[in-house]
Amino acid sequence: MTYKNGIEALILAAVRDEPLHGYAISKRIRLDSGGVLKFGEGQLYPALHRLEEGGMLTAEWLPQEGKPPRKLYAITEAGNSELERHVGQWKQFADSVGQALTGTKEVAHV
Amino acid sequence: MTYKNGIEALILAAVRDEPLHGYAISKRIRLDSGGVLKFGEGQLYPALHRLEEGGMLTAEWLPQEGKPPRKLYAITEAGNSELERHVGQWKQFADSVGQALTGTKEVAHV
DNA sequence: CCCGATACCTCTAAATCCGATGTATAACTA
DNA sequence: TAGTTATACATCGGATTTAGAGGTATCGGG
Repeated sequence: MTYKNGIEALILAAVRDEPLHGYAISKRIRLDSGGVLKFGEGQLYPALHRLEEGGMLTAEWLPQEGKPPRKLYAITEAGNSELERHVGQWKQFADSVGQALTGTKEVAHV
Repeated sequence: MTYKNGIEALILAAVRDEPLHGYAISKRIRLDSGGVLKFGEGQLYPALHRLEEGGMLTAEWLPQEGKPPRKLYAITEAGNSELERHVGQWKQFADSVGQALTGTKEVAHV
């Protein structure tokens, strides 16, 4: 009953407005959620590669003088649709859990 | 980043108002969530045993003529506290995910 | 007479998670 | 100056979780 593909959805949401590199994505998610949501690099990078392979993200290397190069990820058309789909699924899931936990019917309001 | 112990929380919520047996609990959750939330017996029964062992539930066998006996589970004081704790954690988690996914600040309203 | 529902339970292959490890540079600190 | 933290990429593997299959038993409907 766990919500699947949560990482993918969160990554897509993180790069929705602007391209980011992996390290920045993880920080963004951690900060945006007030520290509640966080996952290690062992989950982040494989997920990033899956999304790139699946055509949801495009990647571009940005070399930097002296510093390690960055891999900038940008969302694609397909990625945007996928994100929308994920958001819809999440809403349904969250409503169902909330309802089952509280017994109250929640109003969708996003 | 997945929400842990979701099964435990849902089970406790299912028996909050009245004692139920395992099979009824799984049906209750499935129905209450409109079919969104469901988990197999391979998850249900071990979870039930963990909750009983942990003192969150008490179990009582109800023999039935001809039919297989039922094991009625009732929530304990500790189970009620645990459920409240789970609900609080869930709210925080759901808010964080919703926020990260939509970029919008959600209002807690349960 | 077999299948689906009721009702309990265990087992295990597959998937997932998450911390550890590895490489490299810069900056701050003790 | 040696150690730690932050940046930045990535893989590996032990531990945990999941989800389906299997096992036992009764009853009712097609």
